[in-house]
Amino acid sequence: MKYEAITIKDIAKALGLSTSTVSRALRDSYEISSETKDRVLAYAKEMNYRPNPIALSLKEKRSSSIGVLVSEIANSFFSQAINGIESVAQEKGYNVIIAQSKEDFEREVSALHYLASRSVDGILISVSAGTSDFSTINDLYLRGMPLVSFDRVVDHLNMHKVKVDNYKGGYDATQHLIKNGYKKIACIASSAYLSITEERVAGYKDALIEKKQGIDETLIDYCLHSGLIYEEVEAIMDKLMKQKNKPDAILACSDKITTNIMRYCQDKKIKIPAKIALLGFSNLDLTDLLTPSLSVVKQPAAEMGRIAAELLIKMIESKRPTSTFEEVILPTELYQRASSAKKTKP
Amino acid sequence: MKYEAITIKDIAKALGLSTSTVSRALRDSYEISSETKDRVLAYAKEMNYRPNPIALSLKEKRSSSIGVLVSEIANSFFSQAINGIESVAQEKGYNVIIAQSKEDFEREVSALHYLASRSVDGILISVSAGTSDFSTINDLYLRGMPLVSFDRVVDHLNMHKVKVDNYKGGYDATQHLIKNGYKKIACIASSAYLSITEERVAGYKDALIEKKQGIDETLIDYCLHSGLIYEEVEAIMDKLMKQKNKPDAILACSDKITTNIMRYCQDKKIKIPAKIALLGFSNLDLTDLLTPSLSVVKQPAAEMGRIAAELLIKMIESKRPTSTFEEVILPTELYQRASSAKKTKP
DNA sequence: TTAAATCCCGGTATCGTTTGCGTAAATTCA
DNA sequence: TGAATTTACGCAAACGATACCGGGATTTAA
Repeated sequence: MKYEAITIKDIAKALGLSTSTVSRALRDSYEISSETKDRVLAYAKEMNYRPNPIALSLKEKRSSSIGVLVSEIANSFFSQAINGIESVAQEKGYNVIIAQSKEDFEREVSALHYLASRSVDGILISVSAGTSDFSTINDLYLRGMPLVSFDRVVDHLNMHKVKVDNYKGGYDATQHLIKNGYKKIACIASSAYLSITEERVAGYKDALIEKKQGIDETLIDYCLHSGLIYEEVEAIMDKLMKQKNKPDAILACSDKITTNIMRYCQDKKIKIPAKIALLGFSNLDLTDLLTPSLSVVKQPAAEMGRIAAELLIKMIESKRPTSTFEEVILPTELYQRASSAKKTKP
Repeated sequence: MKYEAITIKDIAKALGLSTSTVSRALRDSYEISSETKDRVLAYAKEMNYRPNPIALSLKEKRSSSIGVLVSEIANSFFSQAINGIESVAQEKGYNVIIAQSKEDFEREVSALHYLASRSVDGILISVSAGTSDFSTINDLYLRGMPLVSFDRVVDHLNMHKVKVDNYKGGYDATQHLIKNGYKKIACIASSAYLSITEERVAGYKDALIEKKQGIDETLIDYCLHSGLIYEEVEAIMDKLMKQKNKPDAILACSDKITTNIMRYCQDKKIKIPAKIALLGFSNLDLTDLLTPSLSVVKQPAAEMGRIAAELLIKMIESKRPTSTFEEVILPTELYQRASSAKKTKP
């Protein structure tokens, strides 16, 4: 069964006019008499006429839709970001087409090809944790596809970037842990390929150096799947808790890593923060209800989505190729809660 | 700047052929010599030719995209459902276009018009909590738009429906609370307009009746916005905690209601389950990490999304109008945790 | 040798819309 | 009154791809 809409041709036939006249009447052209306009408009309204967007797309060579590539929709950060993207897109008359990479490089490449072949007018990208080769993205860029990367941006490519101040996020979080008396702070970050990882870890290191605490590389670890898989977090935690220089606090650099560490500690009956403190990047909105209430670095996800979508649409609608690229950096918010409370004397 | 793809015309010109020949060669028609086919295929591959989906859509009168209308993307249940929908759609070559109603009737109507005007081939609907008038949906149905409703289904309209056994979910949850010694079980449900509300409340009532516990209507309340707004939950809780027949347990019938009750109890320092037990419908995946760990009724969200998408695509691709409509009912899962632990003697 | 069959390919209409161009009819100006 | 202008509309091409129809060239059968 098919949903058949009324066309300009139907209106023309019904009113004994040509399609061009109807088209111009609908667009309120000066070439059409007001009498004819009224007839056309009235009939169009009665029949609930809507221009066929596909025919328009073919003619105008634009689809009025934007693609969004994220690693996982069912992730609080990304669903909040998509929320922001969708609101801007709707407002400006664009569709939002979603694709997920599941933190996998091959899926990311095929998703990008998919989006490009579906002729979206532009793409919002947050690269997967498994991506170290950016040639597909670069190809799209070279062929003129408007691109904006957000959150997990692509550092060495020319494009608009929307992200948070990851360095400061990592720095502030670490400083907070130091201030609360923790001496051996571990850092479990996402894939080392990601820009956010590098920046967050740099902030962590600088905070330690500034407070004259040495950096112990055995306290730093990376998750190739950004914590999406429990086992990778488990393995790292096992290693950390067994090693000589056992940490008394952990900075977790992604949503999934944070919650998987909590799950690990619950399983192993490791008390937070008595045995080990925890502070993580997370956008879940009930971290305050966890046991213990979780200290987090939160990102303005919806805001990032909105800004990224606005930049992309501006780029799409610009007459000339974009030459200067913006890098929007939003602040993170640090929520100090029980999981990183002042260290009690052992 | 625009992304310009190669067309069949470009290939024809480059190879000195007509567009029809190229088209047929690409589709491996028997009418084309294998020599010509090879030339065309080789050149197409070299130039990375992809058929323009918009031109195809115009010709075939189908867009290969499906619309999804949910109340809120940034909600664990819906993001999980979209996850399932997206995986099926991708596999079958369809786009997923997302729209949100934010539990608002007017936004739902405009989102439906939006999706229809963007010429999607079909729509997956989970109606908003504010919807009591289904005429827009019915209009779409009458005009032949393939529709499938999921989770919050539209009971009296003819369409495929995918949902969980809400009655049993409510019944089992209530029975569990009774078994654990609770005598005055309140029920805070979503908007009374929703099918899920009616069914869950019916299960709740029947469990009470079966155990010879009377039904006190002052213990049953509804949230017009499905708990999306904290204040509506707060008002109901204030009322419940002050009234004569004060509940010793609560059955919360939506994700947001559940977490907002937890937040309320934390704010007011009401101990769960000592002062009041809590059991809620929720799809968050860290309810086990909350304090206390939260007893929940969980829905197979991704599975529902997958099944709904499959039904919709089957409907779209069917030659003749669908006459018999399926109602798929999936089981809920009850997780018994600390928030509904056995009642301690007061 | 001629008619029929087969093989390959091109021309053209079509989907729905916009737009440049052409042109009758109506109007204005000299 | 005749010419110039304006008004108001239709024709046809274009966007990219497909498919029906038709036809020239070669091969096969009679």
